[in-house]
Amino acid sequence: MAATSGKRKENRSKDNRRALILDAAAECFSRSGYEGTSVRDIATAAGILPGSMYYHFASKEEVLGAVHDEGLSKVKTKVAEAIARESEPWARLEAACTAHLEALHAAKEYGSVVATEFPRRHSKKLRQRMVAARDEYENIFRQLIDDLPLAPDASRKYLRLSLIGAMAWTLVWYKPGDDDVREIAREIVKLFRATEQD
Amino acid sequence: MAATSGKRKENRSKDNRRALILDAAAECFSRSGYEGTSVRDIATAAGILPGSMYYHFASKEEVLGAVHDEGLSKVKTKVAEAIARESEPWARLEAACTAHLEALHAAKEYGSVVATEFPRRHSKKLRQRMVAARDEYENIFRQLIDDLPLAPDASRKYLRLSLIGAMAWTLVWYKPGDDDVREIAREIVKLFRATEQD
DNA sequence: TTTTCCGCCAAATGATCATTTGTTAGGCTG
DNA sequence: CAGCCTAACAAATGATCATTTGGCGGAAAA
Repeated sequence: MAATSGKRKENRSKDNRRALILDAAAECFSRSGYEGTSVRDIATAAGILPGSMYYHFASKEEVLGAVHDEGLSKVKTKVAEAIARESEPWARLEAACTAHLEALHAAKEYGSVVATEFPRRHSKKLRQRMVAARDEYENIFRQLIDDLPLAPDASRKYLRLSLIGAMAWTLVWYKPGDDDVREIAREIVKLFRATEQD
Repeated sequence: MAATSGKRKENRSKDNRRALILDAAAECFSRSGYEGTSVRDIATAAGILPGSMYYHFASKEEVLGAVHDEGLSKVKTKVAEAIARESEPWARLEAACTAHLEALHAAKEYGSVVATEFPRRHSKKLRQRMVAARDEYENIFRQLIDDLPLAPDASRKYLRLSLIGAMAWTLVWYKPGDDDVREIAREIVKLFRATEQD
């Protein structure tokens, strides 16, 4: 209690403000996309005025970059925690998929922004930033898939890309209450698991 | 030459104009998304003035609806032709995937618009139209997958959704010249083929 | 030739956009 | 208490947006 130093208080306030705006932006981008979201929308959702946003971020594009980075960072943490609880390769992959899907569909998370904003459609600068962040995240799956005992002619590259694509596509068809996210992960992994070594 | 009747000329002119605008819109939507595309962009690409578009379409939203319908119709034709040339179930599925991917990546086609415009983000009216058209298209894959000899516990529903998702996701990572579209189709189908009945 | 109508253009409308600027209230530091 | 800096406000700027309106040329129809 007495340990509430000025510095900590200051940091907390600063981070809170930034995180608040980021949360609001993630929700807007997730619902309407980047181009379909106005700075006004974000500001309103964050409870501030449009102009105030430019104190915290240099531009609208910078906000998306921050949401994208933060989103991947959060999912990465969740996935890392999930796979740490498992040891068998296929169980680890399934745990990763469950965490990945949960992050993708949680309203307050940023996962859907990452999955629905196509790097192609943004400026070169932002595009490079997005691709680099995604690449780093996908390394988790690269590693998980490398550890799988697969048939010799199975393509690990296409397995990874197909798996991630199949999960991203759940954003198109999944309706909450329809199926459980965990079951979807289980079923999808089961499909690919068939490529297991005999 | 003498057979150029007035009626044919008229029809051709009308269809040409409409198709011209639709082609231009598809290219714009594909590159920048619906919200990222202005009516000016479409008009410029079509070689007309913005206002002139409203003679052919009631609104920008109507243009997207038309591109979406036309796109699915074109892909449907291509896929139907492709599977007609094969008889073995897995070969038919692979042929369908190849045609689907070719349409998705051909610059002049509308496939990528269908794959990147999320129904969630559009008005209820347009959303219903999009979902209905997609559902009808996916029936092709529903049928193809029903015909596969799969292990008893394999989920045909998730197989279809994962397959379509994996293909849609190629838009994110595929670079022309990198891999051949036919090889991608072959590899993806091979992954799922492992679920074949023993 | 005269009339009709189709396809398009030119111009403008009002709304909304991202961003900039100048200012002010309030807490922290010295 | 004096000065400063943070974080927000209010307002305006110029660009761009989707859409509307009114008219015009030229081909087809009468």
